[in-house]
Amino acid sequence: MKLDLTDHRLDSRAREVLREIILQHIASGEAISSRSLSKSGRFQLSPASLRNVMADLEDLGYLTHPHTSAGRVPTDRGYRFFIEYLMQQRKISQREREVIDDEVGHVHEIDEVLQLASRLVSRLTDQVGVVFMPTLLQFAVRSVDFILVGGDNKVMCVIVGVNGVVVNRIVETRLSFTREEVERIGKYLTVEFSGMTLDAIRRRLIRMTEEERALHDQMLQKTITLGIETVGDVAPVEHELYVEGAASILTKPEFADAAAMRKTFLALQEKEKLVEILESCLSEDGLQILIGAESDFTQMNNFSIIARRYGSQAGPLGMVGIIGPMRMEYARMAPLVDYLGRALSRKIEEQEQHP
Amino acid sequence: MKLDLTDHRLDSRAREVLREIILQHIASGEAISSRSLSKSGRFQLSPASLRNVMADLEDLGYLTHPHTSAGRVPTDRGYRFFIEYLMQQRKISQREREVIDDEVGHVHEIDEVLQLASRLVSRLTDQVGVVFMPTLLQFAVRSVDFILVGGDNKVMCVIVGVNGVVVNRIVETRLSFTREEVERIGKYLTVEFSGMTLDAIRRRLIRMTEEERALHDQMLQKTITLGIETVGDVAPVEHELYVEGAASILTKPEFADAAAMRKTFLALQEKEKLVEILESCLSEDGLQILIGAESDFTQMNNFSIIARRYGSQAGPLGMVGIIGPMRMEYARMAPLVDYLGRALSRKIEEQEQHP
DNA sequence: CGTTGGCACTCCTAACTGCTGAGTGCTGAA
DNA sequence: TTCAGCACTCAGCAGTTAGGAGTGCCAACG
Repeated sequence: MKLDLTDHRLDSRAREVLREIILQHIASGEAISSRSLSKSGRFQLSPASLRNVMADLEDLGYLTHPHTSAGRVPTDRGYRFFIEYLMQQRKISQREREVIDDEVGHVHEIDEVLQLASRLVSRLTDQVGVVFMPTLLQFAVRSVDFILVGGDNKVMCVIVGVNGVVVNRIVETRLSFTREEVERIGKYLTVEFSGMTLDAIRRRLIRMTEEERALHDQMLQKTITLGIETVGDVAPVEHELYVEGAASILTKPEFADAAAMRKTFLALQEKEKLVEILESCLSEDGLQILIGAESDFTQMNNFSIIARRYGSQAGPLGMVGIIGPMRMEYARMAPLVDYLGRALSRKIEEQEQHP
Repeated sequence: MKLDLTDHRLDSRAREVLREIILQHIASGEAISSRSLSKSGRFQLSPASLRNVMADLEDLGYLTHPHTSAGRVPTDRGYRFFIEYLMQQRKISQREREVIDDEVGHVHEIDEVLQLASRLVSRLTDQVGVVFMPTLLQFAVRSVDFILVGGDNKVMCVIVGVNGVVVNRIVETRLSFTREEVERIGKYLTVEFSGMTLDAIRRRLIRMTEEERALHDQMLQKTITLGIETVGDVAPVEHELYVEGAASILTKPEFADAAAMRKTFLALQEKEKLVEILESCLSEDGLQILIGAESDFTQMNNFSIIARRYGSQAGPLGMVGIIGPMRMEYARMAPLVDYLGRALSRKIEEQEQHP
């Protein structure tokens, strides 16, 4: 699947032409004609000569024709080559950096990461923002605290991970507790389970219920019950996905007609598929760009995804990124997403180091 | 603005015709012709006679014509009359009741109310769900707790209202605290400020900073600082609005063309305007139905809003409801929203009584 | 041999046409 | 009061045409 790095069949002029076509297409959304290319002034060539070059690029699979009398449009492969070898990443601007730092700075709880996309998308791009957080099964715990928040059985559980990430849940337990009890249980669990993953804690708690000792020690029983109902229940949370800003793509010319619009929205609603795509990217570090059909999701034919993993050395926490039409401004979006992923990771790592 | 209750100009036959037209239109989305009305069998009249009745209804402003050779379509006024006098509310079904009770039961924290709409909308209707929560300025506090969640200055603040509603925020404070300190401060604030509103607490804290005593008592100073940074900061939170399920309206025939679709999405994005509309409903109890232009929001011309206040005797907390095309199934949606609002309020009142 | 102007060809698009069917309004008779 | 009949209106569709944008290819030119 990997493209020949150099593709010796393309001389430097052909590359320049491909690059110019893609840039123009990204800017306008239209198919690019030999004449408009010639007029752009980038080449001292007549339309006829450019037609020859374009025909070659088409033969090699970098361009297509919507129909005979239309200009050329880049293919997936064309975009891929562009991104890999022709694109000059624009530096992220001061303002963009500030906006990202600002928003990332406001994220305190893990659930809040999910809303990050929405705000950033509206402040920086007009694409669709996506944040994905896999299950917390591998989430290593630093501390557990409980607070009674109503009655004697409504308990808020606040779990802080070794990476400084905070999760909280409120549950109504079967048993009754006093303020002092839940406090004590929190301290006990923190000491006992510090460093373990939620998954391990869960299994350990369940094993403890089977031990004889638990049957007799009432306090221990209460501890285990509360632990299972709260800490043990956080882990099996679904993969969480947040998609935001979908309305923005309405303004793009490629979604001018109702059918395309509808198709797009339905595709974005299929969160399972998106989760699958993002999950498959989770194993690799660095910025990931998926173009059109590369993502293997037929309904996303005309879309590209730019995403990046975030997390710490302790392990990845999820993916952030954007989805947009294939002809998006990669040169601007790629550094943005890259910086966002790094900023999030940096923040998490800082928290890890200064507990 | 209020309609003549009886409108003596409408005899019982005209009413029946209006009712049938609206029901048919709601079901099909099409303009209703005299012939199809006659064929429906509800009336023993020829199309020609029905045309006379329909012409009368049009003169009185209950129906219109998209164009000469089209059938009749209800006007805002027609819908209003229908809802007020002609509609037979369908009883809410067992299943619907269960779904609502189930979802409401899962709401523990106030921020979670906002997501309620999204889940209910997808489980019960294909409309757009809306939840609105005004500022918490009038939120009366029962207890305040703090937990250190990283470093010595990252504090989670958990506030429980007298209505049992839970709010939590994480902030990084300027000062450093120990576990014991934040615990003590929580207990102190709970005792000191119990029953007061966030707004009052905030003002009181600020006043305290000006008192001489605070300058000398270091612990008091820490308490005030933490209080202002957390409790005092929750109140001025923006009005929060949650709109969900927008994609569902794509399937409705009235949004078949791209222009209508785009217009709709843009309207739904204008949250300030929606907030304004919902806020104006907040003063009245009971189910509220706004039809088309009644909401005074030109871009919502073709939409209706069904919403209801939720809260307790202590005061309203916000609005829940749905937005849909004018021709939505009022008979089914109205009781749904009504029950949802009541269920939410009931839950809040229960919590109020059993602290 | 690469470059270029010219020309035929393709195919999209928009505008115009006429036709059809749905639906109304009106009138006059039962 | 009801209703059949008829003239009229109008949206929507199909078919036609003209225009324009682009390409592909060829032959000539430097």
